[in-house]
Amino acid sequence: MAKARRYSGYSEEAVILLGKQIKLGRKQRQWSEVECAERAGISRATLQKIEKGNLSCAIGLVFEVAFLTGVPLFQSEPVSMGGKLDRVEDKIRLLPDRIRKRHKEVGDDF
Amino acid sequence: MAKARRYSGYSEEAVILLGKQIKLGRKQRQWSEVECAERAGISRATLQKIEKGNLSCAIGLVFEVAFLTGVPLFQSEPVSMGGKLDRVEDKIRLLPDRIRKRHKEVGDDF
DNA sequence: ACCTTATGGCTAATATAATAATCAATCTTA
DNA sequence: TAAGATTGATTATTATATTAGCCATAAGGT
Repeated sequence: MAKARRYSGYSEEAVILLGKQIKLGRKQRQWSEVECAERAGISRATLQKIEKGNLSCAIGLVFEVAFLTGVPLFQSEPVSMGGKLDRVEDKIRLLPDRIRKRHKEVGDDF
Repeated sequence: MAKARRYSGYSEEAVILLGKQIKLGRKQRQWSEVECAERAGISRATLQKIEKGNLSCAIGLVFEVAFLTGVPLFQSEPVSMGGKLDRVEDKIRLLPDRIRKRHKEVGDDF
Protein backbone atom coordinates (compact mmCIF):
# COMPACT_ATOMS: atom_id res chain seq x y z
CA MET A 1 0.00 0.00 0.00
CA ALA A 2 1.08 3.54 -0.61
CA LYS A 3 0.71 6.49 1.72
CA ALA A 4 -2.99 7.36 1.79
CA ARG A 5 -3.60 11.04 1.30
CA ARG A 6 -5.62 13.07 3.78
CA TYR A 7 -9.01 14.51 3.04
CA SER A 8 -11.20 16.82 5.08
CA GLY A 9 -14.27 15.32 6.68
CA TYR A 10 -16.29 17.70 4.58
CA SER A 11 -15.06 16.17 1.32
CA GLU A 12 -15.47 12.66 2.64
CA GLU A 13 -19.03 13.27 3.74
CA ALA A 14 -19.95 15.01 0.52
CA VAL A 15 -18.72 12.15 -1.66
CA ILE A 16 -20.33 9.55 0.55
CA LEU A 17 -23.64 11.41 0.45
CA LEU A 18 -23.43 11.66 -3.30
CA GLY A 19 -22.74 7.95 -3.59
CA LYS A 20 -25.68 7.11 -1.38
CA GLN A 21 -27.98 9.32 -3.38
CA ILE A 22 -26.81 7.60 -6.55
CA LYS A 23 -27.46 4.21 -5.05
CA LEU A 24 -30.91 5.35 -4.02
CA GLY A 25 -31.69 6.72 -7.47
CA ARG A 26 -30.50 3.54 -9.13
CA LYS A 27 -32.67 1.40 -6.92
CA GLN A 28 -35.66 3.66 -7.43
CA ARG A 29 -35.20 3.10 -11.16
CA GLN A 30 -34.83 -0.60 -10.48
CA TRP A 31 -31.50 -0.77 -12.19
CA SER A 32 -29.05 -3.46 -11.19
CA GLU A 33 -25.43 -2.46 -10.83
CA VAL A 34 -24.68 -4.05 -14.18
CA GLU A 35 -27.49 -2.25 -15.96
CA CYS A 36 -26.62 1.09 -14.42
CA ALA A 37 -22.93 0.66 -15.22
CA GLU A 38 -23.75 -0.22 -18.84
CA ARG A 39 -25.94 2.86 -19.21
CA ALA A 40 -23.16 5.02 -17.82
CA GLY A 41 -20.52 3.31 -19.90
CA ILE A 42 -18.40 2.28 -16.92
CA SER A 43 -17.51 -0.99 -15.23
CA ARG A 44 -19.47 -2.42 -12.37
CA ALA A 45 -16.38 -2.18 -10.17
CA THR A 46 -16.21 1.56 -10.73
CA LEU A 47 -19.91 2.00 -10.04
CA GLN A 48 -19.44 0.19 -6.76
CA LYS A 49 -16.63 2.55 -5.82
CA ILE A 50 -18.76 5.54 -6.73
CA GLU A 51 -21.72 4.36 -4.66
CA LYS A 52 -19.39 3.64 -1.78
CA GLY A 53 -18.04 7.18 -1.86
CA ASN A 54 -14.52 6.47 -3.08
CA LEU A 55 -12.70 9.79 -3.19
CA SER A 56 -10.43 8.92 -6.07
CA CYS A 57 -13.04 8.25 -8.70
CA ALA A 58 -13.05 10.62 -11.66
CA ILE A 59 -15.50 13.45 -11.05
CA GLY A 60 -16.82 13.13 -14.61
CA LEU A 61 -17.78 9.51 -14.07
CA VAL A 62 -19.44 10.31 -10.76
CA PHE A 63 -21.42 13.21 -12.18
CA GLU A 64 -22.39 11.13 -15.18
CA VAL A 65 -23.93 8.45 -12.99
CA ALA A 66 -25.51 11.08 -10.79
CA PHE A 67 -27.14 12.57 -13.85
CA LEU A 68 -28.44 9.20 -15.06
CA THR A 69 -29.84 8.36 -11.64
CA GLY A 70 -31.48 11.75 -11.24
CA VAL A 71 -29.33 13.07 -8.43
CA PRO A 72 -29.20 16.88 -8.48
CA LEU A 73 -25.69 18.28 -8.18
CA PHE A 74 -24.55 21.08 -5.90
CA GLN A 75 -26.36 22.14 -2.78
CA SER A 76 -27.07 25.72 -1.87
CA GLU A 77 -26.83 24.98 1.82
CA PRO A 78 -23.56 23.32 2.80
CA VAL A 79 -25.06 22.48 6.17
CA SER A 80 -27.26 19.60 7.28
CA MET A 81 -25.28 17.05 5.31
CA GLY A 82 -25.59 14.56 8.11
CA GLY A 83 -29.37 14.82 8.23
CA LYS A 84 -29.59 14.33 4.51
CA LEU A 85 -27.37 11.30 4.80
CA ASP A 86 -29.64 9.74 7.41
CA ARG A 87 -32.73 10.32 5.30
CA VAL A 88 -31.12 8.74 2.26
CA GLU A 89 -30.09 5.73 4.30
CA ASP A 90 -33.65 5.41 5.58
CA LYS A 91 -35.02 5.42 2.06
CA ILE A 92 -32.50 2.81 0.96
CA ARG A 93 -33.60 0.60 3.83
CA LEU A 94 -37.19 0.71 2.60
CA LEU A 95 -36.22 -0.78 -0.76
CA PRO A 96 -35.26 -4.39 -1.44
CA ASP A 97 -31.61 -5.25 -0.88
CA ARG A 98 -31.37 -6.74 -4.34
CA ILE A 99 -33.15 -5.84 -7.52
CA ARG A 100 -34.08 -8.26 -10.19
CA LYS A 101 -34.60 -7.35 -13.80
CA ARG A 102 -38.25 -7.35 -14.72
CA HIS A 103 -39.03 -10.01 -17.33
CA LYS A 104 -41.79 -7.98 -18.95
CA GLU A 105 -40.83 -4.56 -20.23
CA VAL A 106 -42.57 -1.74 -18.40
CA GLY A 107 -41.13 1.04 -20.51
CA ASP A 108 -38.77 2.69 -18.11
CA ASP A 109 -36.26 3.48 -20.81
CA PHE A 110 -35.71 7.20 -21.32
CA MET B 1 -3.99 9.84 -27.74
CA ALA B 2 -6.51 7.24 -26.75
CA LYS B 3 -10.20 7.19 -27.54
CA ALA B 4 -11.78 9.98 -25.52
CA ARG B 5 -14.85 8.86 -23.61
CA ARG B 6 -18.18 10.56 -24.01
CA TYR B 7 -19.81 12.66 -21.32
CA SER B 8 -23.21 14.28 -21.18
CA GLY B 9 -23.35 18.04 -21.53
CA TYR B 10 -24.83 18.09 -18.06
CA SER B 11 -21.73 16.59 -16.49
CA GLU B 12 -19.44 18.78 -18.54
CA GLU B 13 -21.27 21.95 -17.53
CA ALA B 14 -21.42 20.95 -13.89
CA VAL B 15 -17.68 20.31 -13.65
CA ILE B 16 -16.87 23.47 -15.54
CA LEU B 17 -19.12 25.51 -13.28
CA LEU B 18 -17.51 23.98 -10.24
CA GLY B 19 -14.07 24.79 -11.57
CA LYS B 20 -15.03 28.37 -12.25
CA GLN B 21 -16.45 28.77 -8.78
CA ILE B 22 -13.23 27.42 -7.34
CA LYS B 23 -11.19 29.83 -9.38
CA LEU B 24 -13.40 32.66 -8.19
CA GLY B 25 -13.09 31.63 -4.56
CA ARG B 26 -9.33 31.34 -4.86
CA LYS B 27 -9.02 34.79 -6.33
CA GLN B 28 -11.34 36.27 -3.74
CA ARG B 29 -8.99 34.88 -1.10
CA GLN B 30 -6.09 36.27 -3.08
CA TRP B 31 -4.40 32.94 -3.36
CA SER B 32 -2.06 32.25 -6.24
CA GLU B 33 -2.31 28.86 -7.91
CA VAL B 34 0.81 27.77 -6.08
CA GLU B 35 -0.47 28.85 -2.68
CA CYS B 36 -3.88 27.27 -3.23
CA ALA B 37 -2.33 24.02 -4.47
CA GLU B 38 -0.05 23.87 -1.44
CA ARG B 39 -2.94 24.39 0.93
CA ALA B 40 -4.86 21.60 -0.79
CA GLY B 41 -1.85 19.32 -0.92
CA ILE B 42 -1.94 18.92 -4.69
CA SER B 43 0.24 20.03 -7.57
CA ARG B 44 -0.33 23.24 -9.47
CA ALA B 45 -0.92 21.24 -12.64
CA THR B 46 -3.81 19.41 -11.00
CA LEU B 47 -5.29 22.62 -9.65
CA GLN B 48 -5.23 24.05 -13.16
CA LYS B 49 -7.09 21.02 -14.49
CA ILE B 50 -9.66 21.33 -11.72
CA GLU B 51 -10.27 25.01 -12.38
CA LYS B 52 -10.54 24.27 -16.08
CA GLY B 53 -13.23 21.66 -15.47
CA ASN B 54 -11.25 18.55 -16.38
CA LEU B 55 -13.65 15.62 -16.06
CA SER B 56 -11.05 13.06 -15.09
CA CYS B 57 -9.78 14.68 -11.92
CA ALA B 58 -10.40 12.75 -8.71
CA ILE B 59 -13.63 13.92 -7.10
CA GLY B 60 -11.96 13.98 -3.69
CA LEU B 61 -9.33 16.44 -4.87
CA VAL B 62 -11.95 18.65 -6.50
CA PHE B 63 -14.16 18.68 -3.44
CA GLU B 64 -11.16 19.37 -1.23
CA VAL B 65 -10.26 22.47 -3.19
CA ALA B 66 -13.91 23.50 -3.34
CA PHE B 67 -14.05 23.28 0.42
CA LEU B 68 -10.90 25.33 0.89
CA THR B 69 -12.10 28.00 -1.50
CA GLY B 70 -15.53 28.18 0.09
CA VAL B 71 -17.54 26.74 -2.78
CA PRO B 72 -20.73 25.08 -1.53
CA LEU B 73 -21.32 21.61 -2.98
CA PHE B 74 -24.54 20.23 -4.41
CA GLN B 75 -27.37 22.32 -5.77
CA SER B 76 -31.00 21.69 -5.01
CA GLU B 77 -32.09 23.04 -8.37
CA PRO B 78 -30.39 21.35 -11.33
CA VAL B 79 -31.61 24.14 -13.57
CA SER B 80 -30.13 27.54 -14.32
CA MET B 81 -26.59 26.23 -14.53
CA GLY B 82 -25.89 28.43 -17.51
CA GLY B 83 -26.97 31.59 -15.71
CA LYS B 84 -24.83 30.69 -12.73
CA LEU B 85 -21.90 30.15 -15.04
CA ASP B 86 -22.32 33.57 -16.60
CA ARG B 87 -22.50 35.28 -13.23
CA VAL B 88 -19.37 33.53 -12.03
CA GLU B 89 -17.55 34.55 -15.18
CA ASP B 90 -18.67 38.14 -14.66
CA LYS B 91 -17.30 38.15 -11.13
CA ILE B 92 -14.01 36.71 -12.30
CA ARG B 93 -13.73 39.46 -14.87
CA LEU B 94 -14.03 42.09 -12.13
CA LEU B 95 -10.96 40.77 -10.35
CA PRO B 96 -7.36 41.19 -11.45
CA ASP B 97 -6.10 38.61 -13.93
CA ARG B 98 -3.12 37.86 -11.75
CA ILE B 99 -2.71 37.97 -8.01
CA ARG B 100 0.45 38.93 -6.28
CA LYS B 101 1.34 37.82 -2.81
CA ARG B 102 0.97 40.62 -0.31
CA HIS B 103 4.23 41.49 1.38
CA LYS B 104 2.58 42.57 4.61
CA GLU B 105 0.35 40.05 6.37
CA VAL B 106 -3.30 41.07 6.56
CA GLY B 107 -4.43 38.06 8.54
CA ASP B 108 -6.56 36.16 6.09
CA ASP B 109 -5.33 32.81 7.27
CA PHE B 110 -8.03 30.56 8.71
C1' DA C 1 10.28 51.15 -17.61
C1' DC C 2 12.04 47.50 -14.84
C1' DC C 3 11.74 43.46 -12.06
C1' DT C 4 9.36 40.09 -9.90
C1' DT C 5 5.97 36.75 -10.08
C1' DA C 6 1.57 34.49 -11.72
C1' DT C 7 -0.16 32.04 -15.33
C1' DG C 8 -0.49 28.77 -19.32
C1' DG C 9 1.43 25.19 -21.57
C1' DC C 10 4.36 21.26 -22.22
C1' DT C 11 7.23 16.97 -21.01
C1' DA C 12 8.65 12.51 -18.81
C1' DA C 13 8.16 9.73 -14.56
C1' DT C 14 5.45 7.05 -11.64
C1' DA C 15 1.54 6.39 -9.04
C1' DT C 16 -2.92 4.76 -9.30
C1' DA C 17 -7.63 4.53 -11.38
C1' DA C 18 -10.51 1.70 -14.46
C1' DT C 19 -11.32 -2.52 -16.31
C1' DA C 20 -12.45 -7.52 -16.94
C1' DA C 21 -12.78 -11.56 -14.75
C1' DT C 22 -13.80 -14.55 -11.15
C1' DC C 23 -15.71 -16.38 -6.68
C1' DA C 24 -18.78 -16.88 -2.70
C1' DA C 25 -22.80 -15.48 -0.42
C1' DT C 26 -27.51 -14.28 -0.52
C1' DC C 27 -31.74 -12.56 -2.15
C1' DT C 28 -35.95 -12.94 -5.34
C1' DT C 29 -38.93 -15.23 -8.09
C1' DA C 30 -41.22 -19.23 -9.55
C1' DT D 1 -37.28 -25.28 -1.85
C1' DA D 2 -34.76 -24.76 -6.19
C1' DA D 3 -32.94 -21.84 -9.73
C1' DG D 4 -31.22 -17.78 -11.36
C1' DA D 5 -29.55 -13.29 -10.57
C1' DT D 6 -27.54 -9.50 -7.71
C1' DT D 7 -24.24 -8.09 -4.74
C1' DG D 8 -19.62 -7.80 -2.45
C1' DA D 9 -15.05 -8.62 -2.82
C1' DT D 10 -10.53 -9.67 -4.86
C1' DT D 11 -7.12 -10.19 -8.63
C1' DA D 12 -4.02 -8.96 -12.64
C1' DT D 13 -3.71 -5.99 -16.50
C1' DT D 14 -4.13 -1.79 -18.91
C1' DA D 15 -5.05 2.99 -19.13
C1' DT D 16 -4.38 7.30 -17.38
C1' DA D 17 -4.18 10.76 -13.56
C1' DT D 18 -0.79 13.15 -10.78
C1' DT D 19 3.40 15.01 -10.22
C1' DA D 20 7.74 17.79 -10.78
C1' DG D 21 10.06 20.43 -13.67
C1' DC D 22 10.71 23.49 -17.26
C1' DC D 23 9.81 27.37 -20.52
C1' DA D 24 7.56 31.54 -22.48
C1' DT D 25 4.47 35.09 -21.77
C1' DA D 26 2.31 38.71 -19.48
C1' DA D 27 0.67 41.22 -15.52
C1' DG D 28 1.44 44.11 -11.25
C1' DG D 29 4.26 46.54 -8.02
C1' DT D 30 7.87 49.89 -7.24
